[in-house]
Amino acid sequence: MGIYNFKNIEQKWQEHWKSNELFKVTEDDSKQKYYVLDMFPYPSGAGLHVGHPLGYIASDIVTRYKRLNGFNVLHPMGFDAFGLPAEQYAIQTGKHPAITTEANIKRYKEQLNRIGFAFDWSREVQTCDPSYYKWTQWIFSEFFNAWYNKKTNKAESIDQLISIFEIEGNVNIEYHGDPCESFTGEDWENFSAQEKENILQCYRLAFQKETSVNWCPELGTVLANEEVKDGKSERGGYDVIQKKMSQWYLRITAYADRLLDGLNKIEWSESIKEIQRNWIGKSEGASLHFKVKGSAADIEVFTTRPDTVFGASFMVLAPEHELISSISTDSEKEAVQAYIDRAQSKSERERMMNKEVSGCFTGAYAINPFNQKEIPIYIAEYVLAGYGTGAIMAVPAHDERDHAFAKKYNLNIVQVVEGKESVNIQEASYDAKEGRMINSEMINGLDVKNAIRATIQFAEEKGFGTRTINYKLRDAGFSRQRYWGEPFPILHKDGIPSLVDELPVTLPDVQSYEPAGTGESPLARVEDWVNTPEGRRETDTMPGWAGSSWYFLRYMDPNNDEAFASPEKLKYWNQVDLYMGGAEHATGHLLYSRFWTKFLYDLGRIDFDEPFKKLINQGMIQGQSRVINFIRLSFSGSFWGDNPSFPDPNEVFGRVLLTGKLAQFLQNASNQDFVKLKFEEIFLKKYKKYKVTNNEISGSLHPQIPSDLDPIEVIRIPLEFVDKNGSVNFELFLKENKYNLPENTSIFDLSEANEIIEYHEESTEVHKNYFQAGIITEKMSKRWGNVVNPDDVCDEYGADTLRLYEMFLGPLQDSKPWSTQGIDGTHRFLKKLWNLCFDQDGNFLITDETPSKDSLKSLHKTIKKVSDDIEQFSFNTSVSQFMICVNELSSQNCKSKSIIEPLLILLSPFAPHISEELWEKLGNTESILNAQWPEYDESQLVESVKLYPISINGKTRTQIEFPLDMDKNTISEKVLEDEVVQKWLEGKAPKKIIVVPGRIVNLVI
RNA sequence: GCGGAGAUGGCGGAAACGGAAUACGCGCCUGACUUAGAAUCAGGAUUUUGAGAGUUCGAAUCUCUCUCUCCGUACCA
Repeated sequence: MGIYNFKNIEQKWQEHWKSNELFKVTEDDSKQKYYVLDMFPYPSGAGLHVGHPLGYIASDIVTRYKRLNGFNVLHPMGFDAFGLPAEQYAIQTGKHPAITTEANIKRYKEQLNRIGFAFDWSREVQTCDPSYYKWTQWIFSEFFNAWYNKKTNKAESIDQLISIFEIEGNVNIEYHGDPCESFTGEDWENFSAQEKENILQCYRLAFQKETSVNWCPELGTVLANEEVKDGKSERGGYDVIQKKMSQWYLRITAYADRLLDGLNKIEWSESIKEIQRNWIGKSEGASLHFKVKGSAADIEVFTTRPDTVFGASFMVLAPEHELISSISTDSEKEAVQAYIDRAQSKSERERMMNKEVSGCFTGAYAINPFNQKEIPIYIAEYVLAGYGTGAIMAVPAHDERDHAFAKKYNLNIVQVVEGKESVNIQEASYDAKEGRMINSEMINGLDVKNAIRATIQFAEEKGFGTRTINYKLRDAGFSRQRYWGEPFPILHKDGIPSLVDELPVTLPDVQSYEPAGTGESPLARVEDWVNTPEGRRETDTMPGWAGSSWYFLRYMDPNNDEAFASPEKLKYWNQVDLYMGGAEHATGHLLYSRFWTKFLYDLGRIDFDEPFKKLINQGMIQGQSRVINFIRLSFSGSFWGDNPSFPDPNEVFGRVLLTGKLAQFLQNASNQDFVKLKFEEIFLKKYKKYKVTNNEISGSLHPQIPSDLDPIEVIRIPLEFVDKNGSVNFELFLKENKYNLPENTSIFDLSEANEIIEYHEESTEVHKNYFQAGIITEKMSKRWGNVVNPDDVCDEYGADTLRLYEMFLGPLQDSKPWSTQGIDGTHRFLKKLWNLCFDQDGNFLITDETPSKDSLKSLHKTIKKVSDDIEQFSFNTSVSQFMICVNELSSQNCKSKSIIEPLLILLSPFAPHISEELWEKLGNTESILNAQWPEYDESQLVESVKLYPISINGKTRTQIEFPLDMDKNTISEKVLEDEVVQKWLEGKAPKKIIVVPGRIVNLVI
């Protein structure tokens, strides 16, 4: 037992924790609750890599810390188990996604348990389990049965809405939804069932809408945006076209303002909040109506700058705009149609990538309602149908895009805002948000802010415009034409969708996972499932984010069959106090969860309207790939003559050796010599170092390849050729020469770029090919062969080392590359701790001896630092503090139980296994999990004296010890008497003496 | 373009409040133990905080200007 046998220890305690159910929590009103949650993992076939546990380790530390501080901590784990990869795999192999998913989950759990996480597995949930998705379907049903009342500003029951319709129709209803003609109570009674449902679809929070989707005829399926690349399917590269299909939507736009406001009351990183704000994209402005000359048509535009309306010299409609065909003149019709056809054949992506200015005149003219001026109407791709009204008034003088368009089509550019400096408006637009109005009739002279106000007021009085708020946020598409997802609890009969009463609607088995070829999901082919006496089942399934939008609620009461969770448990566990996860879900999961939470709050099901009180985004752990960069370098330069031109050091790397004539000359040259000056100025200045020996001057150029010098080719070296210290076995790699490198290729490391370039001729020309070893940091992925498996780290060093090391790497929130190089240090620390407690023969050394004052100081310093650090999620500095403490205790030869015991409690959240083992050795029979966090005693740290640094003009020159309670004047006097100080003063009196008690003394002379 | 974060030794990174810059770890060098390696122990070196200015007795920290890097997002009117 002399050595630290982490394997036995870790296995022993993992079994102990499991068999004694030590991680199981129940609601307990006598204790304060704390809810720690990790983002829901999708169990991929690749298993975990070392980047995944980073957040889990951090949240586990907080869990154990809070528990030691007396909190009742909920720390569950489960799986977001519906998803595309399992389905793709099923299509290829015919294997049921449920089977692969189950196998992957098993693997994940094994990997997680090896790291010793304190998860309460009894609360595990899986989104693909019918007992779980029953409630996902139930929540969808609630959305279907709800509408958004703008008067009360919350979601309400659709039944109540119907009873209002029955009495007074919809005239007094203010709602958020699709536009709907007004009707009376009598009208409502006379509507057919179909008509009634059509109206209700405008109100429901879950509704169907015909929209265009990315349809791939070759694959016979609808594709998600991220599956489409440059207008082709990512898989197969087939053409993707836009096809109109009926899709389900959730009316998230009703919550836009509340989603925006709610950001102010949650502790999330500013960057994530900002991303959500931008995504919601609230902008205030005006909608203005322009009449079309010689037509009854009226075009509504949205603008945030109504003040610039007098500078509007043309109008642009999106190619999809519905009025185009009715206003285009006969002479332009053909060209307009051609332009529209061209625009529609492009994918959304192509349109975004193509920045070229293009457009087409419709032949029609709009009338500016402010001054009755006629302005031409164009159509152009740069105006998006989906934003605002799909039409803009173009103000080329003050909008860059409008300016570019005006230039291309030779349209008028009229300046209406004047800034401080004069600008040439014909050259470039002046997109200023401040300034004074000119050329603008009644608003001339006003500043922008007041001009906006005045313009809107004027428009409202005359009835051709209103103040309007616009959002970028769109309603959330909720349909997927897939098999492996939650079925909708919906039946269609006579074109009317209705809810299924009995939940869950379970996923049937299918013969084939291939899409049905009609654009519908594989479910459409299961005739006996689809066709029921009550109607035809909805065959779409829900998107991946459905199950993950509410899973944190299910953990509170995972086996409840009566409700998604009981009101009592929802009340007890409440919000998630700490949510740990990656930043990549900023606009997906994190926004949808907030939306669902607000909805359930409106229904009175929960009494909080934000799901995650505090959010910490752990950084990504990247992989390091060793590579060979194939580079071609050429440069030339001449060193002699009247006009020497040195090669730009930025273009060269390697080591430069100057020999012969030039070196000799440079050494002998006087300092004023032109060549020498030039040489030093251009060349050597940019070297890190250079030295002159004998007849040589050598210097290292850039230790790195200049960033603008792209390698012609990058070859990745598999990890098997890289040892623990990161050195690459190039010989072996080259021997296996799978990459057809030229014979006799030599490869050099970045650190020793040893290609020597000699300059000794009058001029030098170099054209060389290099094979240079390098490291690139990139995402860990199977594809790059740079994945590090935590199992391997556990095998070699143990879980406690892995946990400590991941925390020690750097601040939690930062991204950092994984490197095996530092891991020995943390492992060594655990061994040092072990050796503090055991001698070489395995005798336990800890006794009841009274601790020294120094040891008490080391302990209490650690209590303070670690407690503070955990509160601030600064785990890397806690690990440092543990190292410092153990180093100090070792040199103090501390064997005192009263020091080691509390230290183990502090360490147990970080390295739980070794802490439990030593804790038991100290004679404790109950798990360290149930111990109490030690209290920091400030009196142990109080010093009576302080070694003051004495600085003169800001630079430390000596140190003198003074009692801490000594007053400023006495310190000043004593300092002046000091020998070293006297020497610096040279007999003069200092101008000023600054004494900061307990810190520093500074003399100004 | 817009938004966010950041720049400290050879490397990862420490430094509430402005008060001894580089704690802790890795790597490197020297020495001890050892047949040798591994392990362990003792000792050592490097840099002046991206650049420039300002405030201050004193700036990594505060203010301004600039440069660069990473991340997110983008024809949003």
